Amino acid sequence: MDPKKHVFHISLEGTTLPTHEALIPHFGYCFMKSALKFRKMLSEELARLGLIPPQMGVMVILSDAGTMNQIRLSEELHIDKATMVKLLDATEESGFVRRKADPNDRRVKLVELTAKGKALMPKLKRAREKTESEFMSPLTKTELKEMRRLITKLVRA
Amino acid sequence: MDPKKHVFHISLEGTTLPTHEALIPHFGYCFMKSALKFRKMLSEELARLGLIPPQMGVMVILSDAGTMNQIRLSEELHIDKATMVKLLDATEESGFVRRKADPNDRRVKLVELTAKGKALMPKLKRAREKTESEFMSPLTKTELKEMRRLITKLVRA
DNA sequence: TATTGTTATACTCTATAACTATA
DNA sequence: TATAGTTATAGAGTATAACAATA
Repeated sequence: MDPKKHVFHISLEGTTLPTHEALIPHFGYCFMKSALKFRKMLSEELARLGLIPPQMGVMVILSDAGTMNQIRLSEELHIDKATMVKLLDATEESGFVRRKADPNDRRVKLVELTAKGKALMPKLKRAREKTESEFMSPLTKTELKEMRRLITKLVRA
Repeated sequence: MDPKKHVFHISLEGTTLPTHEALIPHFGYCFMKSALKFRKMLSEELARLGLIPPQMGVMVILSDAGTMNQIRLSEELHIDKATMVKLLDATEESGFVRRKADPNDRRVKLVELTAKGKALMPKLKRAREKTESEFMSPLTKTELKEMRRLITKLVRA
């Protein structure tokens, strides 16, 4: 029996709600619930700047790399290439990035930040930092540092 | 302009993949990526027992509460009542829970674990603990305890 | 033949609203 | 009128495959 026949991803979106006591020891549930809460908070911040979280991901990578083709961009962010096309369409339409031809390979389009995109980067950083510190506000400064360290360790592993 | 016109939730599912260096300082990205990795690992464990994560949530709460109506169950898990219907249909079909009439209010259906459902609980617990320890394996014992404590603190806030 | 970027499509999942039967 | 549970449906998002252009 496929357990997914009737049922599906449960969103937990909108999640500032209390957690049932019996689920508090469930690390994964609490972890996911917290992560979704963070994403919701960040989405709300970014919406004011006219974009959604994965668009920020693209821009951060371009800001680091300068220029990148769509396939590599998809790989870096683990987004499939068809979704990346739509993501870039939207981001280009907003004027934050542009596609240009690769002189060495006419199949390839190189993506880069526009001046408007570059100008947005500091605002993106502030939006993210604001969200992070709001989200982490129940923790002490030491705990916050420790949390960052542990997450980094997990994600690097 | 609605930034969601073209683009959508990006899944990051399947995420044992490396993280771009520029995104490592992005706490939320790493947090979400880790959480999705955990969910994927748990889903794979639970699939062998014939269920998906939110079904485990229902069963854990019923195991704690004994009996609960569908509306309260939806509230506890922050799943809307229509989705809960389908979730319970699947879980009942698998024989882990049953619905019975509430003698005091003929609109209400009380949900409870069956004997088969009760018998599954220890296996669910083992599946979860196995996933947790695998997921946390890059951390030391002390770090693991600290991680649990910090997540609990965040989710309780 | 293989790859880049694009489009089309089918499928999964969610959210809303409407419905029924009770209260 | 309001609530519990159900059903129907439209919309949001994802994954696949097929396609044109180029290598």
